[in-house]
Amino acid sequence: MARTQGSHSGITGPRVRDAALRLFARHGYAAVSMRQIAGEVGVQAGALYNYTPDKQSLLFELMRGHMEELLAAWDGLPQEGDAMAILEAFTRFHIRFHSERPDAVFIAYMELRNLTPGNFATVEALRRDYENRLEAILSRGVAQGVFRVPEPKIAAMAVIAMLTGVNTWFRTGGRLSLPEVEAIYWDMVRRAVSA
Amino acid sequence: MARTQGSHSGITGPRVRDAALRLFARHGYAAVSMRQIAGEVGVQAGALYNYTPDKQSLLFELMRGHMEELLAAWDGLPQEGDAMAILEAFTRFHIRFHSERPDAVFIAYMELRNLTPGNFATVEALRRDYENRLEAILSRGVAQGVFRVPEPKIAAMAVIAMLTGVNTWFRTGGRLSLPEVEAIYWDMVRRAVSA
DNA sequence: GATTTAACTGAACATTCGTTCATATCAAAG
DNA sequence: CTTTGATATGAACGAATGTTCAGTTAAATC
Repeated sequence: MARTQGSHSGITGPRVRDAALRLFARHGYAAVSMRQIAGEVGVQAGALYNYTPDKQSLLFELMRGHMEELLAAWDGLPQEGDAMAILEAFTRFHIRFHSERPDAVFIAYMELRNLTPGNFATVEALRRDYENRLEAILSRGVAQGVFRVPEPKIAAMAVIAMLTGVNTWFRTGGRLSLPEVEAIYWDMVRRAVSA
Repeated sequence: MARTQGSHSGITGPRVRDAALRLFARHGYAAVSMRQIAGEVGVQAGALYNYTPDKQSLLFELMRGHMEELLAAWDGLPQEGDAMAILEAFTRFHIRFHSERPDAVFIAYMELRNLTPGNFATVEALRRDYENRLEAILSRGVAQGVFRVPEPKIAAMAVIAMLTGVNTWFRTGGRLSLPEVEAIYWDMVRRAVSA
């Protein structure tokens, strides 16, 4: 029995990626089998290979796609005002973007070691790109006298770590709304780097 | 052929834990086989079961041991001065303690999902204990008028995330010494929460 | 209605997995 | 020297792994 109902082209592909994303985030790449992913999609394991050449590519494409979305989303925002205004925009953007895709964020941070060396280098370069965006903002602010940080690179790492940490506890529908969380974190970021 | 040279009691056990720690950190719990661990120790896989009832216990004991060491080390420090002084001590302690055991820290953060529910609850409770230590410091500082943070619990999570992030980039022998890193981070933490 | 083709099945492949256990070896105790 | 007990081997277990592929089905095309 094959193709049990209707044409699935263009619909099974996304479903495979969705299932892989959720399962990888929940149990980890190495702990998830192709048969589990297939089971979530409602298909046999062999059918997955119509949508990915192998398991490694499935992971890599999820991570690469996430990082490229992240960069494109930030680069797509208008950057108006001084360094302070842009840093606030970055802070709020980072929290919002990451809180909307907890599974992809989780995978992008936790599964780096399960990438082949070549794939790792690609994803790592994208991550560095993103970190450099923030570092540039901080450096510009220092030059303008708006910020005072001794090491912009380190401050960038510190801010990103702090903001990404929101994902470990924030749940939509909890006590605090996302705008409230943004305000609290922006207050801390601003005070931490202000001149 | 068995016990090929001398008595190994009391020495193989730690070597098993050391190998498991390094391998779990490098490749992830699910991606490491008992045979790999045994190979690192220079022993056959079956021999590991003289030192752990199973693979899961090996992971759990590593994580529990790390968290209990962390709590004991902090609780063992003298807490003198006002909330500001204690927060500085906490900041420097956290950076130093974590930078000294990158593998254990990595595992404690990344392998939570590979614990059985019961083991997870135990480790999670220890983590919450640690977070509560910092939250108490912040709350005390707010009461004393030294700090100004709207949500001590969230501020505690933010500070811990920021400080633990040091492990992602810091390497001994790099451009910055550990005391320099401590100073940079303490400066950011202080400004982020000061009244 | 016949033909084509994308989509999927189900079985099979060689490996590897965690774990168990009968057996062998060596250090220490008597 | 003999006995004992801890320590390790090496083979074996059933189960699960990623991946391949010939064959089957049903939708789309003519």
